Amino acid sequence: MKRPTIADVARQAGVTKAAVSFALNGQPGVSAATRERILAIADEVGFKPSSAARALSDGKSGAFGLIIDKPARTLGIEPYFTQLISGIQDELSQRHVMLLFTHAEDQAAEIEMYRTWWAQHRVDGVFVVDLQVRDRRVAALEELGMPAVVVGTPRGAGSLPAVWQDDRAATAILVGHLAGLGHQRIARVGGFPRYWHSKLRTDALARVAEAAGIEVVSVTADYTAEHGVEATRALLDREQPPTAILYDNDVMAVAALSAAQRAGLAVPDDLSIIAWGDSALCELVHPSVTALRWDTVEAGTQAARLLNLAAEGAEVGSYQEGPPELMVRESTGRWRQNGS
Amino acid sequence: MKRPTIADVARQAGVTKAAVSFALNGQPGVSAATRERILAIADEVGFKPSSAARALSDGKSGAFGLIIDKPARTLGIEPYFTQLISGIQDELSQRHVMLLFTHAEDQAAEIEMYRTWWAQHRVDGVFVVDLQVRDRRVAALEELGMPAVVVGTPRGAGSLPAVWQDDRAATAILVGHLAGLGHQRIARVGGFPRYWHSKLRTDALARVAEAAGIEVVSVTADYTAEHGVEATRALLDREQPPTAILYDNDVMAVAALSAAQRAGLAVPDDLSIIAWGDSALCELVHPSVTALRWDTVEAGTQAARLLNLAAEGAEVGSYQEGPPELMVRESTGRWRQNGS
DNA sequence: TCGAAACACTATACCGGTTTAGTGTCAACG
DNA sequence: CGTTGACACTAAACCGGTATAGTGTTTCGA
Repeated sequence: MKRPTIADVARQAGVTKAAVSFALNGQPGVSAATRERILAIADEVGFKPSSAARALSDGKSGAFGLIIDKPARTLGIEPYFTQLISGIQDELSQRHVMLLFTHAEDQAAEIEMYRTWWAQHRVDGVFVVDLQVRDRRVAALEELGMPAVVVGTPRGAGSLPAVWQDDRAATAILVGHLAGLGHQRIARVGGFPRYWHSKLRTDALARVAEAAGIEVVSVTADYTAEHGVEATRALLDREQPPTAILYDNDVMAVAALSAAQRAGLAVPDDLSIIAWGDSALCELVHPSVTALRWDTVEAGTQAARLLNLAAEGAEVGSYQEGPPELMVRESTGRWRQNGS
Repeated sequence: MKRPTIADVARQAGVTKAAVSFALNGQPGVSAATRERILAIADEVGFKPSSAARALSDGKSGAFGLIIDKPARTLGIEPYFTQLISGIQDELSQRHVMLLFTHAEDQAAEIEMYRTWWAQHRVDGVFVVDLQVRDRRVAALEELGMPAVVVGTPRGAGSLPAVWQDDRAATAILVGHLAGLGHQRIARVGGFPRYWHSKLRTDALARVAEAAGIEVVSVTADYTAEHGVEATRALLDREQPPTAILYDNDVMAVAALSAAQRAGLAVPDDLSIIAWGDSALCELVHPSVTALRWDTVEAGTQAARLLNLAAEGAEVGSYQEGPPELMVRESTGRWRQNGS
């Protein structure tokens, strides 16, 4: 099946390509009657402008990119990215912009991909996730002059606009909940401190807990189930084990829950568990896991909105996400001082 | 930062655009010395051919598409698609082909997106998933003459090549496992029969169970946790409840496990649970869930390989996935006839 | 009634590649 | 010595849009 071009439409309408272009793009230069006739013909033959030709002509590709630098196979269970992508699509599909999605082995490969994309005019801009403390991507993007939006943290984004969360407020909600249940010694299993979001949350927890007079210890893990379990075991083996543990994602929280049960601990009677980031997973397990729910879909939508503006050359500021909601479930309970 | 074009390279090398094109694409027409000089200059200035110009010229976009017609926000926990995409990327990135990923509200919207993509030369082909018994996408794609590969079922794919599983063999593995544990009455919570993969699995189970002299009942659900729990309740309320239940995905299996525990049932002593499709989720919960593991990443890679061939105009056949592996865990056990 | 402006449209350059036809140089061969 | 052919390269057309300059007709005002 041959795909009709603008020349085909022009021939049928008895006008030139330019007239068709004017009619389709709402430009002045054609009469209302002619415009309607052209539109009808274009619709009838199913004409859609070639994205390649348009891109070549106006220099815009009509696509944005998103690269994740983890191997996607370990990423299956994390709902974060799927939700983020969903939100991005909600906004992009309205504007008929496409999303190029891929993953890279490491940051160097990711930057190389940015260079290629930009040189090839493949994308008009990119979403940057998982910003690290010593992140070379931001500088690379700034050097390229490539529109970009950072998702997840306000720090380290340089001149790039960001969509970010208020970790301090969120932490206050969590600590308030646990303090209200009588917990005095809590722990956190976070991501590696090389990630800005991990570092910021660690700092926030330290501050908030200190203000509340609560003892806190933070350890790090790599977001996988195995690491989560291992970190938990180490925490519980301490002389003064925590009575509640906060996990930086749902997978570690659920894995730790399972491990605690196997070890004969009752949740929440012996140990309270809480997850930063909600998902169906938290609801599914028994007992269900108390979690902080962020509107990740909305974050994606806002990121897409910002990137659209940035790609159009506008000066854009950052966007702060709305506060999270604490989904109180069965895994957090009152601390009863049976033991010590 | 200006992005160098082929004309810039040509000027620096003191040759024409054509010579540069020949040199870069390994075509004859330039001497070895000139070729080397051109390549060096191109490399030095960081020249990458504009994908738009190339697409316009040779009619190939250098991208494939994948549309999922479920809202992505309900899809976060399912590892299937992330793994599939991972496998696809493994193959595509080697060939410098991009993946356009999006979701559509329904099949009509999906078909409309295909039409648009094809008319716009956005993609050179698409991956089709979740084939339905009365699926209009296959006919639409055939009519468009758009290269496509169906993932998941050999039936209903029409003239399109497919990557598919041997449901019969897989079912035999499952039934063999359960029969070996003494189960005589098993149930299956499958997807809706309008999906080919659901229908085929239902048929396969009926046949295999009959041959093994085992009683079987299949009910349908929508793959969500809620439906899985509901279907389970209905099955257990029967006069002759099944002693083992097979779920069509991990989410339903895990949700049912949780629900059974809440209802005071012991797994696997009172009920065995098994999932079609493995994931970290199955390992994380307590007791861990026995599951059939498919190499979904490999399926994605093979699908990408087929689509590459199809897009180049080759006649391609289908590819049958390797057999699955049964991951025997804690949720299946010997049936003890305490009750009846 | 004439000139100017507004309008509707055409002709054409242009984006950055690929590809085909064409040109000039040189070596080989009868 | 003249023809042929291979070689290395140039010139230009082409892909399918958008944008700009230009042209012919109508309308309006003085």
